[in-house]
Amino acid sequence: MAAGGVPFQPVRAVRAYERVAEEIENRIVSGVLPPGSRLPGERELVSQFGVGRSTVREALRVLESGGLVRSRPGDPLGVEVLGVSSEGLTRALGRLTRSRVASVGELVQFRMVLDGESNRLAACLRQESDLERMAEQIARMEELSPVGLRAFSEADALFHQAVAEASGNALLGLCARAVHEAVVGVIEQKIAAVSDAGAWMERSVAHHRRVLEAIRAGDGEGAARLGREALFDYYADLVGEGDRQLLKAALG
Amino acid sequence: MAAGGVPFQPVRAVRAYERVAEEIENRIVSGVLPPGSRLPGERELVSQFGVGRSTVREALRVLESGGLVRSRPGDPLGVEVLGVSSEGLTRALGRLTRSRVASVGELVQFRMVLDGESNRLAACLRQESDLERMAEQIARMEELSPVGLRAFSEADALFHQAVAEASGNALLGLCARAVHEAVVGVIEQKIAAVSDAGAWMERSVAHHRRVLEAIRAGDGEGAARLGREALFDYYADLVGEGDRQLLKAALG
DNA sequence: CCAGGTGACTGGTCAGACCAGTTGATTTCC
DNA sequence: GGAAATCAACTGGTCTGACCAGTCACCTGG
Repeated sequence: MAAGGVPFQPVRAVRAYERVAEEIENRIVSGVLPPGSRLPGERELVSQFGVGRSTVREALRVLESGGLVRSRPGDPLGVEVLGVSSEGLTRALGRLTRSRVASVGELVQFRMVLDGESNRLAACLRQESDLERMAEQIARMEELSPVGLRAFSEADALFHQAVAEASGNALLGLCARAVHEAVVGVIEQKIAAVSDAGAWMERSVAHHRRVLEAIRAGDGEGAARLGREALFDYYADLVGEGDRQLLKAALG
Repeated sequence: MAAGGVPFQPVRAVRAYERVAEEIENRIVSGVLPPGSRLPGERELVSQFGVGRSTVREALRVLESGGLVRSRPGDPLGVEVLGVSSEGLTRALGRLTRSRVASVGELVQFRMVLDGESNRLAACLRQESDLERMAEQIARMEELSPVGLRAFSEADALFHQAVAEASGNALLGLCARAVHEAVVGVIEQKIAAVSDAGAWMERSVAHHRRVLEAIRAGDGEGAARLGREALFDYYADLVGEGDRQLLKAALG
């Protein structure tokens, strides 16, 4: 050990735009700048931070790519704060998949794990209000069932969000959503080939009802299994043979 | 439905720097630009893409913030390609936690799920070579045990990587690593307070040995439980009371 | 009272300049 | 001849100032 105690850590050169981005990011994640609020205009930021406009712009690009802000040309109110979302996760997961570091099968398997455990935890920790929200979304799905796929998917997502909230772990839901979006981004074209949307929606409603019952009954293992099975049924035909084996292993 | 079939989707304005970033990102994730290779200098990119230098720089900032490239001033070889890594995931998870969208407890619970399922899958799909690599890392950990915390942690990480590879799902391991790094980033100061590093390392070695045995025996449930328990034991004292309840629920 | 024009903003882009750091070849000194 | 100092040609990082195309508030003429 060097004299004087712990050795010095290497210092990283910090560039001006990083400081600016960090400063703004801190205010966003700490809630000082809530979603919906506006940043000062670029030229105003320039004078506040005492840097050049390109520096400010590079910082804003970084924040924008992380999904924290959105800028629209001509908006006199300035850059809009979006707050923290699953956007960054989605982007990162999508990259991982597109680069074949992770296959579509792994993505789906990952979501099987996520949804399964989410259901399991929800079955342990559910509150009456959670169950109500889930039932509500199932009712909406049934209403929309024969047609209206887009609204149906939305209700589906809200159901899963309710489960995630009941589980007490927002991360599980957020991640599952990000994975879902990444999967959609990768096999978009194949999804369009789903033959009978009406029949699928009907089965989906039945499945969600079973999940709700398991959660209501406090049957964690059953709810987890149902969640995994539903994903397996849906995706088994959309992935390759090798990936299908992965999915089978994840069924448990 | 509008005449002519499906209705038009809203178009999103695509900015020049986005096109540039996308173009480069595609070459990286598709492997045309492998990790370690170099991008042309900024001024060269300017002439190749036919845009201004600030546009190129904004694109590079986006890629850099995603962990795909790294630039060093004065490097005559140009911007270095890093390839796809868990870096982006780490950053996104860290943001989620710092913004209190997700608590530290959720993060740890999330990792309990991840590690547990990773172990379970590894127990199902393990190969002899995987087991060897795991044993190797345990031996290294034992060697380093009383002192050398840094190298110990590295061997630890390599063990988990071996498990992740055995599980057949790189995403689980990548995500667990990202969560781990995010946790470290959030409760760094508390970790330094761990009283007796030597004793901890000893217990850690014993734990890893048990996990390896469970995986070798094909005992998925046991391996999953061990993984979750180890994290619980380590973090239970480092999180608040509310979070501790979460972690208990995740023990299963 | 309302339609349409207009001007003062916004962010997006570009060109050009300078600085500081890195590197490798060149020169200088022993 | 070989090692050390020097220098020139890069690199990326930053700043300035300019222009464009949107957007919106306001004002004016019907």
